Amino acid sequence: MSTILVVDDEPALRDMLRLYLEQEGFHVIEAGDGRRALYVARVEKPDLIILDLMMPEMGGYEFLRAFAREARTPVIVLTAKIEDTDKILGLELGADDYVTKPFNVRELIARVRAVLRRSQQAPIEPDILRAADIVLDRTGRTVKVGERYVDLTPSEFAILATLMAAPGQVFSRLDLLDRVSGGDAFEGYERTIDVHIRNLRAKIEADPRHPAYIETVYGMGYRFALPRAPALQ
Amino acid sequence: MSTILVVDDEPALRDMLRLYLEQEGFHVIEAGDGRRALYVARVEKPDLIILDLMMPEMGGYEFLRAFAREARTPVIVLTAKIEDTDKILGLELGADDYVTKPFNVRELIARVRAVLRRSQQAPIEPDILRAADIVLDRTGRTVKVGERYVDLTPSEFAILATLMAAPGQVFSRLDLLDRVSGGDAFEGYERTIDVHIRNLRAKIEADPRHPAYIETVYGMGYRFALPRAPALQ
DNA sequence: GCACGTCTTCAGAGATTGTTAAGAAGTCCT
DNA sequence: AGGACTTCTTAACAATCTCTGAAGACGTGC
Repeated sequence: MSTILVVDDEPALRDMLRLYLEQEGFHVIEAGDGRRALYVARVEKPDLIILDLMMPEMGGYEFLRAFAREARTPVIVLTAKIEDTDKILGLELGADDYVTKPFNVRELIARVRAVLRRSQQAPIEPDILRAADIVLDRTGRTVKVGERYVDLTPSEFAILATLMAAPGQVFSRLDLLDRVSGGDAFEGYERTIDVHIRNLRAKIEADPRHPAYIETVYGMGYRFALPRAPALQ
Repeated sequence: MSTILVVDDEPALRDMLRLYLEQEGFHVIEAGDGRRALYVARVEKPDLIILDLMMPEMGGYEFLRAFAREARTPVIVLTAKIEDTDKILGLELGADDYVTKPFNVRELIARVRAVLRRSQQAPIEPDILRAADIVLDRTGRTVKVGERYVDLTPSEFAILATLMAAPGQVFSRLDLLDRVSGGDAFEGYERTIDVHIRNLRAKIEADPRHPAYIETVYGMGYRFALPRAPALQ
């Protein structure tokens, strides 16, 4: 169950929000000004903050400035007008969403859910292959070798992804050619694969002369090297 | 087909609304007071409620307070006075829209459609997207790059919002075309996206020749750049 | 050493993306 | 409705990137 901190100087509005939010299953805590909000937020660590920008005493701006930095708590800002300055400052100060008064409670609750959903879920579900110290992300189309990113051409990417999907398994040039040409049965020269492998090695191997990742299997094809026990020399 | 519950103590007005609404293809059910409305609404689960606030017996306010929270049914309020429209709309009640008596039936029906459309739409998403030093506000339809605001056309805005919603993920031209044309299956020319990307880069990139935000992924599409370790050339 | 497979190199061919411009389509205002 | 204005689309061309194929060098297994 999520805890929501409502910061507003009008008790009536806080009560109203508490009513609706608790009905929706949230745990609600309140604060009447920015100073108190700072204290409550630090102690109770809410999952989300609904903050009125227009408050006497320590206002919403000051609170945002003081608090937004120290925690990653998402903030939904309530703003009285569509005044640009409000919005701008809200944006600059790190609000995650905003609602203008008078607002529709239904909409506010929908936004609360949306912001919580977003802040609680992992960014994206990446499609990632790992082998040795190479990380290949099909979704983002990136390849990371150790700590550095390398740019691959579409063919190189397709070959590496194929090999990494089954480390240790040998793929013939024809297999790889299929993947590269997108399954078109159309046959090119198998030698073309050699060139791609070469270029690929040049990009990912520390010493292309003695490949650590992409091994040649004489007469068979290529395979991604399996991790193996250190050889005794 | 949507079911609409009309709550009013005047039978004549209910009949009139039924006539018009059924003409428009809606299924209409009625209730003469708040108590009966509660019962009918719980049993029949209408898609929308048209509620007169001025009723004897259990009035509109009580009904709203009792019901609005238990279901997510959108409510359009009929009110005689123009007075506290703010309260009706937002703060104290959870109404989604209101119409003042005497009202134009055509206008009421238009609002019914609008509210239904809104409530049946996809869930609300947070409106503020941040990535790198760009802040995009869907509601305000503003885009801020660093400290300066830039004006984007609708297509450019849609493309940037799509890319920023999932930084690092590659979107094909077809993906982007979908977003731009509002999901119309109509396929335009994919190269149109190229032109939009070009114009977008001209507006947001410091050096459009070497884009820092919108990267081209050869053979795949475009993506919003993820902050990443410096690549070795 | 021989035969065969693999690696390297490189220059077109081919494909993809960037740029530009002009007409079409849509908006807004009077 | 007409006109001014913005935005979108289309097309042609330019720029860039990638792939392919060939040929010789090199390495491997017998």
